[in-house]
Amino acid sequence: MMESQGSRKLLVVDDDRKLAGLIRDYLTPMGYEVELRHNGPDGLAEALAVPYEAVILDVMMPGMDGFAVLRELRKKSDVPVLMLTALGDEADRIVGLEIGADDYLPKTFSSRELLARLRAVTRRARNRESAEDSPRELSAGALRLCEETHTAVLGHEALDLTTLEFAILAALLKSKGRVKTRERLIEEVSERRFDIFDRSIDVHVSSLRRKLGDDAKNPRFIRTIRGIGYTLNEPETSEFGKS
Amino acid sequence: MMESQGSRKLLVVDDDRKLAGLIRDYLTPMGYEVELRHNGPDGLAEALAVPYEAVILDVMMPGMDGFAVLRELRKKSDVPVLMLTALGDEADRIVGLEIGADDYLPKTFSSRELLARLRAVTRRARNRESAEDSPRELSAGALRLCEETHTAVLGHEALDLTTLEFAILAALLKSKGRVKTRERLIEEVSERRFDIFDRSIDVHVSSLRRKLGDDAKNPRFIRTIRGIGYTLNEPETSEFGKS
DNA sequence: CAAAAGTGTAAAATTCTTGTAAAAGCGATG
DNA sequence: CATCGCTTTTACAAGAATTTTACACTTTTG
Repeated sequence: MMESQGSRKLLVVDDDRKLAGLIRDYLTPMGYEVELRHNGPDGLAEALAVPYEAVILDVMMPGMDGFAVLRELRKKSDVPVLMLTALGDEADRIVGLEIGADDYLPKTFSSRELLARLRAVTRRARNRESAEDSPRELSAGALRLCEETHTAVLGHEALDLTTLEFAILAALLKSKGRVKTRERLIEEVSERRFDIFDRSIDVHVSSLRRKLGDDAKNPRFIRTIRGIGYTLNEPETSEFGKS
Repeated sequence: MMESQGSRKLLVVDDDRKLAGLIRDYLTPMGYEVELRHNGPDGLAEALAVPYEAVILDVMMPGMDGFAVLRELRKKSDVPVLMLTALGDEADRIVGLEIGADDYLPKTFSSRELLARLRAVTRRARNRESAEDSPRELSAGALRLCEETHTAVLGHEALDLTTLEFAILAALLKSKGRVKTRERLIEEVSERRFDIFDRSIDVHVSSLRRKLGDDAKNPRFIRTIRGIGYTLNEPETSEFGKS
């Protein structure tokens, strides 16, 4: 619910067009872009050609079955793979996990289960990738944020920030010095809501500044770039180029 | 090469006396003390009677086969077990791993392979032990959990927690300070149950808080991170940055 | 310099989230 | 198959966070 990704592209490989369509119908409104393939070779080619966030792969397919696809796929790619298996077919599941599937999904899945497993799989994949460089410490001067603990500290005082305030501050800290447009901030911060006025960002920045003891006119932290957006500089450095 | 153990005792259970003898002949000069048994019941009894470093167990045996032995053995013992299977019999191998074998060994093994797998298996077992029963004390302030005994104590009172309440509390304690999303908690707490609403976590947390004498508004233990999930801090520390 | 456009912020309006009681569901057990 | 304890769902009030609105103020522009 809190995750913010750009692509969100999924590939479903299943010869059962009805089921594949069903999956797409459910996931599209959830913000996924779902591509379908209806046989092993096509699915494999597509999975190798395009960087998908995850692949949902049916085990039982005529010709090249899911295991064969997975085996080939794994020679080249680490994309998360969810296997579709008949309910309760434990053997399938085990073989699948053995050759590198990330999870399995019974064919009688509920929409909620599908979504949850998908999220779990992609989250694990992300952690796998950025296992080490994630505990990155976000800081600027006396201000320090930790995403893991969701803590913000200014000097020795803990700051009591709302979810969005925290997210905005984190986004600014992550690209310290560079300017973020309001649009960009909205995108990064609140997943999928292009339906809100840019101005609401201003309001959040405003209260953020209040909590930071910051002054819009003469900012220690968040500086307004008129006509563009906001930026955050390392405090000492930013005193430099004053008007 | 680096290993230094006192015992180094192995048990080989195989009705094929020639093969069993071969194994012993190879492993004895490598510093192992190898005991042989030639049928299921004898092997099982021996494995339960003496603390071996590992057991090599043939699948195909008249009477009580290897799987049956393993199943019984696993009720009492965590000794590392290497199954001897016909070459390429993936099904056997999977079933074996399912019921708790640590690895399998094709009957056409090379001496080097035998030794390598044996070492791998015993090393894993050692790690497993030190990782698991490293008596990791789960505690925060006056609250203490012990997973082994499934006990929760607050101050001098024992707490009567349900399975899930206990699991949630343990999960929070295990990553003290870090935020856990509801999704994450569901995953950690009820393995492979992706089909429940986030909100049921809230309900468990609610009753957990009641039992802990905790207050959602001003928590001593479980703190809500709005929009994200829950977290548990060391009590003293958490009193710090209150608004 | 006046108009236009951009920004800061308080306060109102709206939407979301959470806590919790109570109902419903689900397994185990006798 | 009735019962019991646990888990999940439901429902809703209370409260918090977010968005919108409104307006003062500032900067840019012609």
